[in-house]
Amino acid sequence: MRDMSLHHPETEAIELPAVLHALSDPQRLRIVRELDLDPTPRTCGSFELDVSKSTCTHHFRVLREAGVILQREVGTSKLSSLRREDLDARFPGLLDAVLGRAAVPA
Amino acid sequence: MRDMSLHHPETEAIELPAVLHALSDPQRLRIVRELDLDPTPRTCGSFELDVSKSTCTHHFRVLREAGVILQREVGTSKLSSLRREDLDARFPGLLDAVLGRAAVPA
DNA sequence: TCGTAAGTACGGCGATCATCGTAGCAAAAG
DNA sequence: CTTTTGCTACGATGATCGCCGTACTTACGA
Repeated sequence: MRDMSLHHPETEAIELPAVLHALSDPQRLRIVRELDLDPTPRTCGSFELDVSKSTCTHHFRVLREAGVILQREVGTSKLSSLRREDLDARFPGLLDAVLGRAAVPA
Repeated sequence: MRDMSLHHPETEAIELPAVLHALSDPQRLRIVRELDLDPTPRTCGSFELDVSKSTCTHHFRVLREAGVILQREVGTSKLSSLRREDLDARFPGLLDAVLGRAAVPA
């Protein structure tokens, strides 16, 4: 194993193209939607994805490195959660819009 | 020339992953931002992009086929404009969030 | 009419991507 | 200690992507 560290970008370093790219994949969009519905930090394996385990790892890394999710190690598992506040601070309204819960103005 | 028709997806057929993917490229994001700042329909060539003409064509097609922009032929040119209303109807708040003008709630 | 301007089709190139299987580690369970 | 569990590293593969140059078409203007 070469690199076990979990790199997360600083809030100010979250890049819009990276976030949009991370969210442009159906599997990853699904992950984000599930994380949104159930805000409890969950292990990667608890998601019903139509991909293999190694592909799953890949998608979570893309989301993490884009700044969309936060992963923290707990024993042999990783708990993932949305970086909602960071995303809202950096790109207000973006996450809500993607999740289909935008604030519709009067 | 095999296919000259300008295909635009119906509003209801605009897919979120396609839109996010279209917007995840810096060049295309730039195009959308310029179209936002100056809503006057403009020709593809009037954008200052760091790419060749054929690459430019490519980016505009991606944006069009994703449902982000509308292109209509005028003589030998194409005039492009944002499909703002369609995007707002389909994914409320998304375009504004991407453009950094989200409605920040009180 | 002839040239120029705007844009496309096509083919190619290198890079990235999504996916997988295999092998392996570390923590927990037995 | 051994097995299981959760996840990762690595390597491979086929697909897509961004980019380019060339050749071409079509409309407009001199």
